[in-house]
Formats: sequence, structure tokens, C-alpha cells
Amino acid sequence: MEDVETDRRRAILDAALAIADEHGLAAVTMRAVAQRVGLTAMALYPRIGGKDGLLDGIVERLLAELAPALEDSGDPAQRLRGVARALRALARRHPAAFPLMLARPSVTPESLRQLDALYDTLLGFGIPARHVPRVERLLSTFALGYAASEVNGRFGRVDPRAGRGRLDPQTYPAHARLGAVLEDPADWDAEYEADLDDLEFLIRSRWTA
Amino acid sequence: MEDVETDRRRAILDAALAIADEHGLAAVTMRAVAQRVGLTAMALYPRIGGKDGLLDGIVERLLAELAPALEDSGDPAQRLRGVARALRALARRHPAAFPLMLARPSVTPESLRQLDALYDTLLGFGIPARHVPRVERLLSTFALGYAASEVNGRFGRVDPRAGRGRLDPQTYPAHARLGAVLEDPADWDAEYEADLDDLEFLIRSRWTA
DNA sequence: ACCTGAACACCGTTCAAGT
DNA sequence: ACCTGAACACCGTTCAAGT
Repeated sequence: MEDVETDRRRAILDAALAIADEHGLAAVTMRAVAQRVGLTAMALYPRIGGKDGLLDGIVERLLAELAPALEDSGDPAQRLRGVARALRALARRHPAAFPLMLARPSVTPESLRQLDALYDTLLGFGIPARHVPRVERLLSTFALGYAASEVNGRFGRVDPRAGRGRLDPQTYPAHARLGAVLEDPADWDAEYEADLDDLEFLIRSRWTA
Repeated sequence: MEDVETDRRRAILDAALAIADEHGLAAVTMRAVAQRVGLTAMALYPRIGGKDGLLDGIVERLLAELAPALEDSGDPAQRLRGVARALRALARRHPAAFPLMLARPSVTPESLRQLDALYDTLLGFGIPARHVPRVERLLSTFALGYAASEVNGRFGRVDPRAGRGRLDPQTYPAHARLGAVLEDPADWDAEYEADLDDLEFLIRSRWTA
């Protein structure tokens, strides 16, 4: 049961997120967001408190989309994997806005609730309490970093990574040694799953009986 | 042996980085950078190609500071650890500019050379060639993400994390179960080293004989 | 070749004024 | 209580002009 104040605020933030999705983060101006909800820029201030509040609010909306993945769902390992996949899917739905999750960390009751759900999952996995906060940061750092790297093009912009296996062997000897490996088209879906396998292996072998 | 063109460009980029260090990324305007090097904003365009080129150039300067850590230095494990520590130290020296490394990936000859050095280290570690690119992305994603999270305050802004062990047990049950663990002051230096230990364990047990 | 000054089309934000 | 319109101090960038 949300009051009308919250509904109006949410409509503004969703408009901002939609503009980011359609035209990029630079297009998210106070004026553009206001126009999309039928107001002037100045009318936004009492509700979202300026540009900084607007960007923090976008992060809130992204977290809200992540919430279903953090519901109870039996096996802790499957739950962890579900959250990791949901985070990457979120980044692909909102590539322009997603990096805000790393840049503007949220400390709302909702974000704390999500952190609580993650702690619960890690405890359910059998990780000793004293290691849980660190393991949570290790995993969330990797998952956030991977999704952000992907949408920011850090892993290479297109599939044929422009003959990285055929660079000058004098200046790039290790690339030359890798050769054909670098010519394979990258499959980020498969790579992410392999990384999750590795991290699950790490957790099981280090922190559970 | 660098020509004068490159020197001038470097002076501009170093001025931009200095402004970011002193007054934050928002203070890095074309006009402010120009003033610091004794020019008008328009004089920067032929050398750095607009605001986007300026930000990419800042990333170049950050990478240049990282270069010494990628020199040969015997044991591959120690070299990897050295690079990981140098990356985090870089983030602490340039907290405002560092997140650009994740947001604006660089694809210069220098960045390729650094990637090559990393590939070489992983091959020297005994990792099979077909796994090297993925392992490099796994490690660099974690290291970049950790350093960025730290400077962006994602791990909590100050040391006493405001009684996170004493939240309402009804809404945050896992926090309540962790209790005293969350009251410990966080030591990010020690945590980072522990994470590196874990990742080294992962590499050794999965990909080397 | 290199730089400047004026100008343009924006920005976030303040504030007095309207209803 | 909620919103507007005008204004302010910026921004990145273009372009004709100077030397």
C-alpha cells in the first residue's frame, strides 16, 4: 500500500529510466524527465531533490526490478545463481543506467533487505557467519563488475575481436602465443556461467564442510 | 623519445587528472583544464578532441601509472599480486577519476601491451592457453570492481558501519543472525588480501597441475 | 600552425510569483 | 500545497577572425 506521493515519485523515476534506455544517460536531464511526465523541471525538485536524487532514484528502480530474484526458492546454490543471472539480465535491459549501481551505491531499507536476503542465502549455503560479509562482497563485486564491464564494452565491443590473435608478435608476444584462442568468437553467456561454476567451486571447497 | 605534440597533450591530461583529484570529476571542465595549462578551452580541441577525448585521456594517464607493476618480476604469483595491489593503490590515489577505468575502457597500444603482460603472467602460472582470456577477465573484473566499489563507497562509507548488527530482527533476520560479525570494524586491506588468497587458490586448484 | 573571442544551444538550480 | 516562468551562472562546442 503506497501513498500517492510515492506513486508520483516512481512515475518520475521510471520516466528517467526510460529516457536512459532510449537515449542514453546524457539525455536524462531534469527538463527532459519533467517533460515526459508533463511537468516543468522545477516541479521535480520537491519530489526527487535535484539531479543527484534523480540518479539515486534510478538505482532504486533498478534494485526494485531485481527484487523477485531474491525471493526464497529452495536450494541456496540455485538461489545465488538466480540472483547472479538476474543482475546480468538487468544490465542488458538497462545498459545505460546499470553502471549507476556501482557508481552510486544505495542504502535504502529495500537495498538492506536485499543484502539481508543474500546473507541468508550464504548462511544457508553453510558458510560460517564470520566469512559471510566478505564472501558477499566478493561475489557481488564480481557480478556487478562483470555486468558493468559487458555493457560498457570493456570485454571488446563486437564479436570478432578484430584479429587479436594476429597482432605483431614482437610487441605482443603473449597474444601471439595464444593465437587461435583469441580468434574464437566470445560467448559471454557461456563465460559467465563458467565463472559462476568456478566461484561456486571456490565457496564449496573453502567455506563449507 | 616523445615528440612535443605528445608532451603538450600529456600536460593537458595531467592537469585534468589533478583537477579530478583536487575537486572531483564534475570540476573537470574544458574551461578549467584549459585555464590550468594557460590556454582557452577551444585550444584544447585539436589536441584532445573534446570532452570525451579528455576523459579517455585521463584513463590513459591512469594506465600509465600502472605500467611499472606489469614489468617482469620473477614469480608469476607475486607479479599477479603486485598488479592487483597496484590497481587498488591507483584507485586510492585517484578516487574520483578511477571509476573511469570501468566506464571508459581503453584500447590503445599501451593498454594492449598491459593485457599482453597479464596474459604472459597467466601462461607463466601454468594456466592452459584456452582458459587464459577468461581467467584474465575474471581477475581484472574482480580487481577493478573491488577498487571501484571502495572509492565509490559501496562497501559502506565509514568504519563503524552504523550498528548494522543491531537492526530490527524482524525485517533483517540475517543481519540479526550475523550480529557481532557486522559490528567488527572493516579492514579493507586485510579483506583484499584474503580475496587474493582465495582467487589464487581457485587458480591453482582448477587450472594448474 | 596555433590560438582567441564571441556566440549558440544547452545545463542544474534559485526564487518570486501565481493558483 | 503545488506548480510556473524568468533568470543566473554555468556547460560543451562551432566558427570566423587574428597572428
